Amino acid sequence: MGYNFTAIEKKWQKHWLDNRTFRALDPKDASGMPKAYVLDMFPYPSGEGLHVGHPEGMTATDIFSRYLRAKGYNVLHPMGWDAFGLPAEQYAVRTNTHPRDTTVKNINNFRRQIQSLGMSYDWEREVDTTDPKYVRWTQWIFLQLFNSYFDPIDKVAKPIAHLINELQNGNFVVAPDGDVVLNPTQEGMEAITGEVRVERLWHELLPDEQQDFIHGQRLAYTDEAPVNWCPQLGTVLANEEVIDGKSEVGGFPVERRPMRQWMLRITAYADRLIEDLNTLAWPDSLKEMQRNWIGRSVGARVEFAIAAPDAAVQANDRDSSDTDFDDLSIEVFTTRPDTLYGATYMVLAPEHELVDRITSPTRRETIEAYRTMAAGKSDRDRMTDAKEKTGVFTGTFAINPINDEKIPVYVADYVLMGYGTGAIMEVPAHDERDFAFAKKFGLPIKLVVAPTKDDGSLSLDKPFTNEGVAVNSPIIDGQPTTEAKATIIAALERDGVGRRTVNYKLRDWLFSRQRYWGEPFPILLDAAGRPHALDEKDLPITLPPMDDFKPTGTPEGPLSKAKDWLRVERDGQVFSRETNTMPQWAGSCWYYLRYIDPSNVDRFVDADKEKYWMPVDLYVGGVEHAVLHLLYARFWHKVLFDLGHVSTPEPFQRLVNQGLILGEMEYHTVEELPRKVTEDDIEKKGDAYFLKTDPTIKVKAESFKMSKSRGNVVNPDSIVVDYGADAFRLYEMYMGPLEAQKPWNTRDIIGMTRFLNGVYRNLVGDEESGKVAKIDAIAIPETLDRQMHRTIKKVAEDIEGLRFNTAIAELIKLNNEMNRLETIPRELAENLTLMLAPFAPHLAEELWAQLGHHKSITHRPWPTFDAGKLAESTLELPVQVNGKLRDKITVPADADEATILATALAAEKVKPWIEGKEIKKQLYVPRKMVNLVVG
RNA sequence: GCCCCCGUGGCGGAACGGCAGACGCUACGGACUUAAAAUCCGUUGAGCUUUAUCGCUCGUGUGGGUUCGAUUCCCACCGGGGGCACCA
Repeated sequence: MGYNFTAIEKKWQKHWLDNRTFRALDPKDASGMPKAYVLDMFPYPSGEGLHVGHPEGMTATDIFSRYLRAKGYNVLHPMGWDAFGLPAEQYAVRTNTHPRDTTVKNINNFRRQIQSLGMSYDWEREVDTTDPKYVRWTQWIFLQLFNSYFDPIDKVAKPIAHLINELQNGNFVVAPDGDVVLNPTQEGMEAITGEVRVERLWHELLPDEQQDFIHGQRLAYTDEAPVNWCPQLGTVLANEEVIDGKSEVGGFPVERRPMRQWMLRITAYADRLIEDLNTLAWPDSLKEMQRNWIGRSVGARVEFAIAAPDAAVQANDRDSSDTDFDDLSIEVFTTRPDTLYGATYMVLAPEHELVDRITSPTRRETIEAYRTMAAGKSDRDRMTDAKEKTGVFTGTFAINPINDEKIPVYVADYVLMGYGTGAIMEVPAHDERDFAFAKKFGLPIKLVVAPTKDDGSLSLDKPFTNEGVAVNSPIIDGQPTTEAKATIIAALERDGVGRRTVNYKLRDWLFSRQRYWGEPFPILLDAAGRPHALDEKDLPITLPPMDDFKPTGTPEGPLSKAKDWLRVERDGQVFSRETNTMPQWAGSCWYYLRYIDPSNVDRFVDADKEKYWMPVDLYVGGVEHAVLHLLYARFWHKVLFDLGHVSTPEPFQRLVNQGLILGEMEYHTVEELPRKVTEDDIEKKGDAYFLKTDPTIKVKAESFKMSKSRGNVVNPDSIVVDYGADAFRLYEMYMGPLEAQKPWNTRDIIGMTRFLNGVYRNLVGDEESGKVAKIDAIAIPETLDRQMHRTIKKVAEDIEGLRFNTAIAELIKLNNEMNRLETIPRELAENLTLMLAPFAPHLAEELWAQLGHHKSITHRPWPTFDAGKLAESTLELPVQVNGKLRDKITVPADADEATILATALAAEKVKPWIEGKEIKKQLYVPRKMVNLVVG
């Protein structure tokens, strides 16, 4: 057996806590030390406890933090709990315990587990999102959002008081998208493009209208809109939380339902959220996911007038007097205005407000039936039915503004109300969906774009969707797509029937939930249901104690049952509290700021401390938060930045996604009744596995995501007991690149145990045999000295690049060489210990003490390498003939090219390959290799 | 369907224009042991040749290309993973 890791690990974990070893220093105490903020995505403390996936990211940041401490940095490395959320509440409902109790219990278990792994967190900064002292500031930030609006010219959030003041001065216009523009200037007007209309003057509005208008400008506002309602969870969900029409949590069906809900105006930040990605050291794939989610597309809005109904139709239409078609038009969004001449019909979403008004009486029944059918379909069904296009004719025609052609208007459910204008022009010749629809309903197909290269051909058999050259389009004929777009938009703008627009897939963030276990809104509703912000000094608004916090299944949520809590009197007026709560994401949107100053009672974070620590230098977490937490947090941060509460435009400078750790590899036969087999039963032939006993039976190897139902979950506690925290940490880092998905294999841990035991044996001795290691202040043998300096260089580089697997390999190699020594040079022993410390901190502390030091290894400086000692005095160079390795030559490191080539030509094993042949070329790549080209 | 990433020994992986397979696991051999486990030392891509050494051939999913030289760069295909998905 090796050293007693259990005793050693316990001892040092206690030492670190007792001595506050990993305390991050406040800026005033840091005396000019460079800072580093190294952050993990804080976990949701579930009842299941830690999973082997958690320690992966945590070990990575821990190694990085410990390395930086050794490099003299003041390191902030905190941990906390994202403890609001559905699972705690569901568990509470099931077991009839209060979520507070289970949360406390789970947090304690998580903390114990994390501490047993020797993570160097500053536990004095622990943060819990459900703590009223924390909730207070989450609510405070919400008030910042509520009390702000977005200025479309400066593209920043500003206090709503400023807006109200300017509105009263009457100095504003309203842009087409509903944005309010204050003090409009020529420049400002151009920036928002298009026509600008002046609303009624402020003083002409009724007080209620004024209030509603201001409310509609806030960054946090309520809106009655179709939302994602999940009956099983009893709450609404954000778009980001709905996957394939099912809830991300639990996988329950989600339906669309109109409800009054709190929204956050994240769409105002769409452009900045895209642009600032360029300043971040994040994985490209993740940036791409955010860009796709925001879904910016540039195009045009075009207005199609409704054609007056034929006189004959009108005569039969008793209701036609209700409809004044002169004023009606359908506005569409298109990314291909250059295809306008090819628009042969239009389609409205079933929910489009114009459908009722323009449907001709003879078509009314059919349209109503279709709308009812579409409304009854869940999003899920609508997507499943995506392949088969359905739709109905409204009986009405519109006028194509570019050529005055009369084109029919349809209603179809594949047009989404939530994107663009909820109406589209259809160009079947140049769009897949339009083409499918036109084919089905026998609508005309008109070619207006011709291919320029060999990337397609003009035909009526399939749509040509690439860019090309405009044809059959009088004012743009012959123009390439890009130019044609510009020309058309200019023409539309001139005629006042269209304009250039940017459209986004991103929707405003639905921010309220009908649940108990979340932050209450700091909002009172008056008798008319209008929201009023509570004062900062009233915070926090805590959850009322309740025995029955089951979801009500209504938009009011469980808090509506707390009658006493609900009713508030202010200045003689009776208000009702907002009964919705905030989603789980609220707490995680700013926790990284609270770590900086966790016990501040005057501010959410002290300004000087914030300035010192931000931004986060390294953030490690799973990719599952790509369009959730990471987008939401960036948005909140930008609002706080605009309002002057934080100093950086982005929160997380460098971000790394650790790869998923899968369950152990499983093998099963490929036959009618597949059965599980073990690794020993199989052999590989070619590139497939077969059964040893029956080589005709194929075997498939797979590793799956760890799950309780599969029974392949690995519990970190048992690994720590069996192998120790150091071996566990080392194994997780050694499995492969941090970002890669990789299968767990308990069998492999033994390699790390052997390594650690070997180091202990070399530096301390073998406790079993009683053999004591000999450490002496002797010179390091030359080759080993060179290897040591190289290791110092390589390990540092690898840690900085988060390549922990190769760093560990170097340490193993160095130790393997030391196995051969009778006496270990002290310098070598100490350097190995220092380099091992970030990876296996418990053992390193123990070795450091055994080497005679009395202080923790934590802040001992990282060893330095001597560049002069890296290079060998002689070089071993491979010699290739025609690119094939034939021999190796040894030359002095400073030999010149001529000498080297001569040596290469004379090399014993090279001779037969060049004999009697003409040497056409001699290549020498300095310090790398020689290649001789013969004919 | 579109976008992104990845295919290297029995396994995890390394190298990412210049000696393919570092390092670890497994397996095999040896030492220790009465024995086994543990531990330590050695061998371990496939094949040919050889008593052995030496030596040679093949080899990074498949097929092409660029290059003196390709696992690495380019093109096409096959396979795996992830994201988006009626987004106009």
